[in-house]
Amino acid sequence: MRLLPHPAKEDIQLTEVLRALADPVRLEIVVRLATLGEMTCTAAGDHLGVHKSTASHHYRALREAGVIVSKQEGRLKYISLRRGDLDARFPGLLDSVLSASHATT
Amino acid sequence: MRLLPHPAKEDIQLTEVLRALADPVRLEIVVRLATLGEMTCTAAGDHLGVHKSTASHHYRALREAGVIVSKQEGRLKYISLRRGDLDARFPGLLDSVLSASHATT
DNA sequence: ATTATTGTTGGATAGTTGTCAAACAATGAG
DNA sequence: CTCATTGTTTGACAACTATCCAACAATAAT
Repeated sequence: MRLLPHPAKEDIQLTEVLRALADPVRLEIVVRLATLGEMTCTAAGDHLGVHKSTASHHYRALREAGVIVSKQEGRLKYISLRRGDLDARFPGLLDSVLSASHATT
Repeated sequence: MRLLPHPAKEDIQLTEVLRALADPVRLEIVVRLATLGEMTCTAAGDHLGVHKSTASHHYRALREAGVIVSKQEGRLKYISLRRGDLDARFPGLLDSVLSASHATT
C-alpha cells in the first residue's frame, strides 16, 4: 500500500484547488468521489467520455492540487477526496461546490 | 449609463465561475470588490502588478463568467460583484471562496 | 479645439492545457 | 512463465491563456 506524493494540508493553495475543480471532467470525478466514496481509477473514470490516459492526467491534476489522494493496493489504485483536509483549510468550499454542481436550472 | 453584456443569472455556469476565480489576479480583484464594493477599473486594478490592458482582460473574463457586472458612467466604468445572482445560483460558494482567500497558514 | 483621462482592442509571444494514441510498468491470474 | 488488467508516461497537437506594448475610442476638462 503506497501513497503517492501530494501536498501537505497546510500547503494546499486556494487558486490551485479552484483550478482543479474548474474543469467539467474533473468536477464530475470529484462529484463521484463525494457521492460514492473511495474508488478505483477505472471506476472513477468510467463513462466519462475521455481516454484513460486523459483521466489519469486529471487524477494527477487533482492530486497535485490537494483535492484527492491515491493509494496503491496491489494492482488497483484507489482515489478518494481529501474532505477533512479541504474542510479544515477552506471551510465550506467543497460543500458549496458540490451542492452547486447539482444546480441544474 | 450603459451596461455591458454579461450572462443572465440562470446562465451562469459553475465551472466558468470557478475558472474565473482560479487566477490570483482575478481573485484579488474579486476580494477587493467584496471588501470595498463598487469601484472603477482603475481603482480595482491599482497595485495589482499587471498592465492595465491585462487588468482589462481579467475584467472581461470575470464579466463573461458572470462574476462581475460593469456599468459605464461618463468616462468611468464601475465594476461590482454580482453577489445576489451568485448567492442565488450557487449558495455559499462566493462566501466560502472569500473566506478561504483570507486563510494565510 | 486641444489635451488629458479612462479603459478596450489587436498583435505578438511564451507558457499552459486537454486530448488521444502508443508504449510502458507493475501486478495478479491461469 | 505467460497473459490479462490497471494505470502512468511520453509524444504530438491544437486550443487556450496571461502578459505586455502600442494604438485606439470615448469622454471630460481646459
